[in-house]
Amino acid sequence: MSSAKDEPLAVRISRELAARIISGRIEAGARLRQDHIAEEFGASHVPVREAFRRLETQGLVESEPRRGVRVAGFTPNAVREVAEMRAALEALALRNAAPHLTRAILDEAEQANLASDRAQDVHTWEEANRRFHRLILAPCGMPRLLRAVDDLHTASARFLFSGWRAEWERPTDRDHRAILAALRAGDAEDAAVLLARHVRSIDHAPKRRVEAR
Amino acid sequence: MSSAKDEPLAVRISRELAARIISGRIEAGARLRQDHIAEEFGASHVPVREAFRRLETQGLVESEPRRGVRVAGFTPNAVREVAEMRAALEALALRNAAPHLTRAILDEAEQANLASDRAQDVHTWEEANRRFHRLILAPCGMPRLLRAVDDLHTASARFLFSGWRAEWERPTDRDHRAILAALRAGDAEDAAVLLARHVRSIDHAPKRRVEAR
DNA sequence: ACTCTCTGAATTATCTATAATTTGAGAAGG
DNA sequence: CCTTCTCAAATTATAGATAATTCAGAGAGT
Repeated sequence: MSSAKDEPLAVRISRELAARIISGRIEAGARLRQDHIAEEFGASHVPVREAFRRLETQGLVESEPRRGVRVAGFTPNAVREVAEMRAALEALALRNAAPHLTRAILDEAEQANLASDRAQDVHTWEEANRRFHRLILAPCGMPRLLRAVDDLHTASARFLFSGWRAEWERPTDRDHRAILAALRAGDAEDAAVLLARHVRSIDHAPKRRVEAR
Repeated sequence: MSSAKDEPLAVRISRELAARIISGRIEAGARLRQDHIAEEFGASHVPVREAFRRLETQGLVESEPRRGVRVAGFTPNAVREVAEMRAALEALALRNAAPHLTRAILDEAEQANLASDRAQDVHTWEEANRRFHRLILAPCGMPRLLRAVDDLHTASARFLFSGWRAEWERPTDRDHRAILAALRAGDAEDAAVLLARHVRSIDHAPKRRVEAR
């Protein structure tokens, strides 16, 4: 009754596995063997198999024809790739969402922004951050685009969690405020450019950390 | 041995179904019943199920939890959505591919362009067109981005085939030539902007046809 | 007389259990 | 020391069982 709402079993399994991969509990390059996972979840391997396909589309695992699936590794290039794709697609979404943004939505986004300021750990910060982005992009009325952005967000979250684990400094949310200000002023184009730059900057952050070693 | 290379059965089934959906042999909104398809392919329903998941990620079918899958319908909005996403992502890919484009690649792209000029039917034209786009985008070195672009291309092809069926006028390839010229001149940014506009114009074409009624 | 609802059968998706094909590694022989 | 054959483990596919949903028809109420 708690988590067993009514979703297909494959969806629940993929969710759980995604959470583990994102949180780093399963490390990159590790092999996922369907028999073991099936046994652990008390299920058979067919739902596990479907969960694998789902994870594959999210870019969390890579599957080779007769050799099973392994957790996708993330090179610095892959991190940059996800950041660039997010920048391009989120800017597009915001341009289309801007005309439909009501004041109520913007207020709610500001609430999410405040919540991310209050966040004490990475996980709750990421949740609030994601809520902010979803709120201002959802009214674009482009479901396929929103799905793609969502998948990229989960990939981003994985990089985020792996980057800052123990020592974690709260990222700048000045960008979010500037975006909100532009949207309130009706400058959709400015907001889109700001958003794109903001998303790309997520890529730069881990780089700085690497340089600081 | 002929078509049974060594791919998983699910891949072959998904390919065949995708071809049917794209070519319009299965119309939008039609229900895909796994038992029937399994029987037709002489297989069981589990590979069919995996094929469905694959098609779902390509945006060709939509799946509801306990109610099966149906071929995704395409409203004018969906067409525009795919065009905009393609424009954004292909421009991004081209910006990153431009530094790695050799003269040999550009020559090959020009060959593809000439092939599309010689095309007599929509299908071969689409194939050449796709080859052109792939050639100039592939060197970007961003595999995830290329996968996304590829999925969007298949969606585009579906719209294309449904739009012009009988009467078909060869679209303008002047855009392609302009893009090649900009790339040869080293103007990556110009080329990216041209490409984005070109991709978006694919959306406008069917609209014109509707207006002409 | 018509419509709305409830019940039951048929159809369909989902899952479990089982068999077959393939890959990879280790040992034995040249 | 390298090659090859054999055995074990894991993925892929098949068949069967289970649960849920939809459609149709009958009965009651307006």
